[in-house]
Amino acid sequence: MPDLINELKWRGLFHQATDENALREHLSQPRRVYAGFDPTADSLTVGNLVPIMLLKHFQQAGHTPVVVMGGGTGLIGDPSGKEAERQLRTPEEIESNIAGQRPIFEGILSFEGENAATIVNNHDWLGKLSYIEALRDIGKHFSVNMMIQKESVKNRLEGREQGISYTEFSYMILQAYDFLRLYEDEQVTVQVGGSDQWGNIVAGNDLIRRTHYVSRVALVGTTKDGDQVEVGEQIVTQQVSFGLTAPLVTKSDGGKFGKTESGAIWLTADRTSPYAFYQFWLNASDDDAHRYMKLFTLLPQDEIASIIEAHTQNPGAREAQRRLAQEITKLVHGEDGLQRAEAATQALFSGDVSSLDEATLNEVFADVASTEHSKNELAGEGVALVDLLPLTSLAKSKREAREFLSNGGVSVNGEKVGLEDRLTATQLLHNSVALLKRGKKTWHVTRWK
RNA sequence: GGGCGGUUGCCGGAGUGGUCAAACGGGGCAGGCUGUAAACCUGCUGGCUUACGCCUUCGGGGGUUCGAAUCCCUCACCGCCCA
Repeated sequence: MPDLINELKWRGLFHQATDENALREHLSQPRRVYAGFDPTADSLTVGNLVPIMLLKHFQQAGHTPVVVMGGGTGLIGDPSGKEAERQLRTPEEIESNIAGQRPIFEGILSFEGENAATIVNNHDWLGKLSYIEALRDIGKHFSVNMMIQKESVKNRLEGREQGISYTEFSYMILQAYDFLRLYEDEQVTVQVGGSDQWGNIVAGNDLIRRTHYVSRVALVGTTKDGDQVEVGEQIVTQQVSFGLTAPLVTKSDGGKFGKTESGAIWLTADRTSPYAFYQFWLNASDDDAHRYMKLFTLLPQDEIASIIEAHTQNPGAREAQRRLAQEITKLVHGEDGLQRAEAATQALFSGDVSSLDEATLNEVFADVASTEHSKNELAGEGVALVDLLPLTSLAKSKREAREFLSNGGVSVNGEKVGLEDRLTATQLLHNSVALLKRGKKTWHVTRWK
């Protein structure tokens, strides 16, 4: 078995671990490892890809991933990394969010074979936990002194801008209990997550240590006569659970990873189309592309090295971005999704949209903003583009439309148009569609009936 | 409850009676260069208008004035200080 920890380090997926050497030893045999996911939305974003990749690498190394959906903890709300108290979500919301996230894991992890992944919901045990029981069995192992030292809690206590409710303050205890339950019931011994989860992970680790494997070892001394006598005792705890975190993913320009002007990049097609997803990675800067290949693809080290080498030789070819986009899109959206994304990219950037057949055209532009119009308007001279543009998503006003047109920033069906141009019936593709583009990348479909 | 200060365009922030659609910066958009990049350069960034120009905006409402983002009254909200 190759050394997983070294692999993770090389990839930039290793931030810190509890007792690294012991963990390395521990992982020489197949183990069960978990990561938790918050059902705050009905999908996950590229930021969540990090813990998923961790699970994926563990699985490839022969370990068994366990995905924990926070059906219970989601009802409470993790204060980590949050400046303000969270809005509580209803059980129904949580339930449907879990349903929305599930397919993401099913697509990326393997659910077959010896070390098939499993998905569990922590509501299964947290929901049954009684308050008295929780306070006696779990709470007793936590010191408030320690809890208020925790980063996420401390900020909220010291800031005074925003307090923290007892509910969120208790969150750590619930996640710690998760680890204990999984440890006892599912033989899970390792928890992984992003670096923001370190506090919660360590809390779980502590809880397991305090409730397990405490043994007494005699300290033996030798008298001057050479006799061995017991001189004292030591309580020895044998740590058998571990935590490992990945660093926060950053962008080389200092911006926030995974966010674009148009919002977050999601992992499901209903929120971010495979095309937009593919484009997100394709537009990575050179440095980022190199790092992302290590972080988010499963390509082996030597292959990544040679891609980086080729890309450095000839950065204009953007080999790294292309492979990056291909690999991740395939991982998240499957072979199908990748093909759709590449077909759309080809059509949209060659500019030659007029040659597309109707089915492909509909496919490619399925996710693009569109408006419907009456074909009557196109009769005779047709409609002036200055008047049409404000009706679409491309221009907010006629004045703006005029500006774009006179700048040469607008094209119809791939042809540049100017201020005086009009749209007539003869220009429609397949007798029903005109594709407008503003700038380099912004498209709008007008459908005429 | 009292005192003081504030609320301006997407954001920050000037502007204290006409010369204000409102400086400057950021962001955004378009064009150029390029690698669907970065950096850089140019233009635009309330609406209508080919244009002259017109209309609507400076927390809400009311007033003073020939004329108000600017003065007065009032309401709302925010900040700081005192109780």
